[in-house]
Amino acid sequence: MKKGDHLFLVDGSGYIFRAYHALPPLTRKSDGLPVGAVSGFCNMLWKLLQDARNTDVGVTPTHFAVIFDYSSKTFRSEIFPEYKANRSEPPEDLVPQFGLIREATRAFDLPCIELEGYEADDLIATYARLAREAGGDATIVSSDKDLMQLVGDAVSMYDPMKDREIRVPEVIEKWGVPPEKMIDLQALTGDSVDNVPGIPGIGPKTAAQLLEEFGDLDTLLARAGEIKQNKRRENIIENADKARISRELVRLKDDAPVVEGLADFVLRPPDGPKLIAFCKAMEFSSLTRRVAEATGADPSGIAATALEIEAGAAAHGPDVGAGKAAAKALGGPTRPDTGNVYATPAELAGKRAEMAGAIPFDRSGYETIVDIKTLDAWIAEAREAGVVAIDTESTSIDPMQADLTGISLAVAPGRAAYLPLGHKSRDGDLLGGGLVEGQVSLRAALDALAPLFSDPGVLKVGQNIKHDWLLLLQHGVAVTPVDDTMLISYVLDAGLGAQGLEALSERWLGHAPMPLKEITGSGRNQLRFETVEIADATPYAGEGADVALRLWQVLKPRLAADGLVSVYERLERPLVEVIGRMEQRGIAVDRQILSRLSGDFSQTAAAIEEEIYETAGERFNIGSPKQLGDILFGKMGLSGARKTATGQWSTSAQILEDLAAEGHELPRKIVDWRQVTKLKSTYTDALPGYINPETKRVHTSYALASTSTGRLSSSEPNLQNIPIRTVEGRKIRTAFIAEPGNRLISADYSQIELRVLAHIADIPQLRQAFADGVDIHAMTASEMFNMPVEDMPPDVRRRAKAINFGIIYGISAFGLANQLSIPREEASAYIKKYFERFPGIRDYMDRTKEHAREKGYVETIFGRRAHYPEIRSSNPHHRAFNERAAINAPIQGSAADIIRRAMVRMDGALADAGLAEVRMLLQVHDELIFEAREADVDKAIPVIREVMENAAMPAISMAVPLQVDARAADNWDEAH
DNA sequence: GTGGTCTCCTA
DNA sequence: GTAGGAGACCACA
Repeated sequence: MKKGDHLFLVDGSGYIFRAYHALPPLTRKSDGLPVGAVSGFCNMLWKLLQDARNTDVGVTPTHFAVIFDYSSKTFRSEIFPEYKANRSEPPEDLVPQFGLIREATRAFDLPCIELEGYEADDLIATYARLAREAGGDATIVSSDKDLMQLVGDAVSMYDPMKDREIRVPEVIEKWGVPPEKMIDLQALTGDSVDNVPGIPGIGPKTAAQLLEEFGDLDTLLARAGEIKQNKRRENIIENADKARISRELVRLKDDAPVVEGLADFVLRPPDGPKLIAFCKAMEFSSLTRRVAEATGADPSGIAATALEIEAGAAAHGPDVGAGKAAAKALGGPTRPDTGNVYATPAELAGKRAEMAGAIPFDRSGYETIVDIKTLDAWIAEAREAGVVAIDTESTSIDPMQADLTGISLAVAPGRAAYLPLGHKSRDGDLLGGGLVEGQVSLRAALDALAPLFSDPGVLKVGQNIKHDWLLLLQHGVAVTPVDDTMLISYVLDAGLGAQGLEALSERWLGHAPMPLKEITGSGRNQLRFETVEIADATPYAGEGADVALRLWQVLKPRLAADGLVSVYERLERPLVEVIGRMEQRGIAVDRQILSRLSGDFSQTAAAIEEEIYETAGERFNIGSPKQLGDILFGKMGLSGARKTATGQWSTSAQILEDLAAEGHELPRKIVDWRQVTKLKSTYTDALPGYINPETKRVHTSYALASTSTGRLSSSEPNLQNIPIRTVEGRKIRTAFIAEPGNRLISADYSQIELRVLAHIADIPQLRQAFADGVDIHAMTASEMFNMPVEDMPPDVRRRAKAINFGIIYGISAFGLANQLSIPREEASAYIKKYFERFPGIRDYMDRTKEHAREKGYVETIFGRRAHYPEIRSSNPHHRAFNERAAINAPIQGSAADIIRRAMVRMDGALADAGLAEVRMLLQVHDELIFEAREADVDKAIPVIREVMENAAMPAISMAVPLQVDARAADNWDEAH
């Protein structure tokens, strides 16, 4: 760049928001894709370029670039954690447009500039400085006051929406101060949008007046005592520090370490066909025509660009690089030479599914990486591709106590490699022999891979990536950003089949991957993976990564095609790391307490056993329902027997309780025996086996994609079913403890599902009751039985409570009758009465069933889908079951989504509050368990409550408040 | 050893 | 009536 050259810097991010709000909404005709901001942006750019090129009035750009924010995390958050903290999430229909606007920029053949850790404004400041220093001029296309500090002799601004130039006089006219004082002015006034504090009570007018009087901020703060107005003087003295911090927040950094130089910004003549291809994809007909006229290109021969619209959502998160890379790897618009002809996400997704099986699988084609040089070559290839599928092999299923055996990588279909790291010879002692020759050392390999695995510009794809994430974290390697084919499939197809690698591969690739058993064998002689020959391991491991990569290529575009990008981006992808950290933390369990309880239960059980044998007159296996049934209903001939599905006598607790109520001794004893033996075997005896020998804590595993509704599930051990209902059972909970000097905090949503129901079905009485904080079951009883809420008899309330729960479960007379032990006719009458009082509930149920029948799925308030393909079954039982599940899913699922949202935000909120050491450990559907230092507890509880109670916002503004009860104690029993 | 059944623990 | 996981037993391989 030289004297006389002129650089145009377009504030892309600023324009997006402005265009979105200022212009009428616009959607693409063929599929409803929101494109209003994209359209505004394209028209603005086009006009800008045309005006500049065609007129001799004004300035003509020689250099041109469009600048974007990378993400909201910048150095400013470090100076002031609350910076932009109150900024709400962008509107749902704007999110996909972020990526599209970047694509638009590229279609215009203009540089698309962004940089991690910097806002667009900083990059603009940097390039404006560079232009100035080179002797040229710069025009900033924006009207943002934050940029006005840059205006000067060589730098001006241009507001494209008002067609107005902003130079020094305009700044003075608008703000009362010259550009160089804008920083001080903003430091005083603050900015509520960005959460820059400033000084309370000082607006632009006062600030300008003060700066006029004192010259600059430092002088003002130093001589604040001279200010006459009492309130103002006190405010300034008191908040001087805030003003200083604010100054650092608003001061733009003009020395950002930018990659592209001004030479990269030289403006080229328009590439008509490229731009027309994009306009066609967006279905911008008039712009297509204008571009064609101006460039002389013939639009009829130009195919629409293929667009990876899901990259748009990614581009909004902390992983813009990955979004771009993803588009590249998918053969998207960053490689326009690959002959794209698919205009809509749906078309692209369809094409991908078609192509999935096109490249045959060749297990013998996978490479084994045996030296660092080869590994480096694969790493380079992964960087070039921008996306790499990974799969880890290890010595244990449990990532918390597994050693790495190997890692496989895939960068393109069929292009995969296996890096063996911990393979051992089979001979030697029981523990196996030493490491097999010809393996890269673990340390060297991880050192080489770590930068790739944490490169924000390279997306790491995996099937159930939380497992690999955690395993690698245990080996000191961070993996980010990630995509998970299992979770993508779950968002798309929950309820339509399994999300395992095998199932997905067969469903989408028509290929059955090699079963593990094929190389390890099975049974007594089964090999541990680390003793498998490397030559045998490579085809298996390489295939794992290859399959994951191909699945990703097929499934990812479907998110955009089905409108499920935000479900994945907000409720699934961020949870991988959140849950991974929870699993890694684990929870302390007191072995002694469990051991003592086990002894107690053991004695109780033995005593009851003897009594049972005596009463029964013989010894038998009490734990065998078959033998027990024979004793009770055969030998003793008790009445009231019922059969199970397979024709056996039922010995369920319900039956035994009924018999006990008739005065029979034995059934009571069986129930008691079952209780203690259950507690002993499932809890006191099993839990100690899960205590990790290294961490001395229990690390459960949460499945993110195993339920049809969006709930998590917990296993090995299941910490979501720790007893609470009985006195004896609760004792188990006292064994879950905080470390010394710490406490457990339990925070649980009160009646979240009924609140969700009140919101979804919009029931006035329920809304009122929750707003007033009255007893919801008593209120229901009052409505149904025409009794005052005050002094509601417990039994009447109990019935209402059962009905409320029944509603959530998709009520049936049969079920309610069972629950309340009343005749089915009576239950039917209750339900009828309930629907009379709450007709909105019946409407909701009918509506939901109808929706499920029509579309095959139902949705939560956040758009998560649960599929019920069998709701049209001709089997009435089957059908009714699916209907109840479909009625329940939006309620249970919305509640699950809410707590997911809370969990995604929790760690950040705690860190922002200076509570980074408060650790979220467990989730039990409507409850979160934390561990915190005693000193942090009182500060943590309000933060936790705040995050949980506001978790639905801003996506959904609930019609009823969410209420969270939280408490801290030394153990889980007392905390709950 | 594996898988189905029954039972019971949670929200 | 919804959603889960797990232990014990038992028949089958």
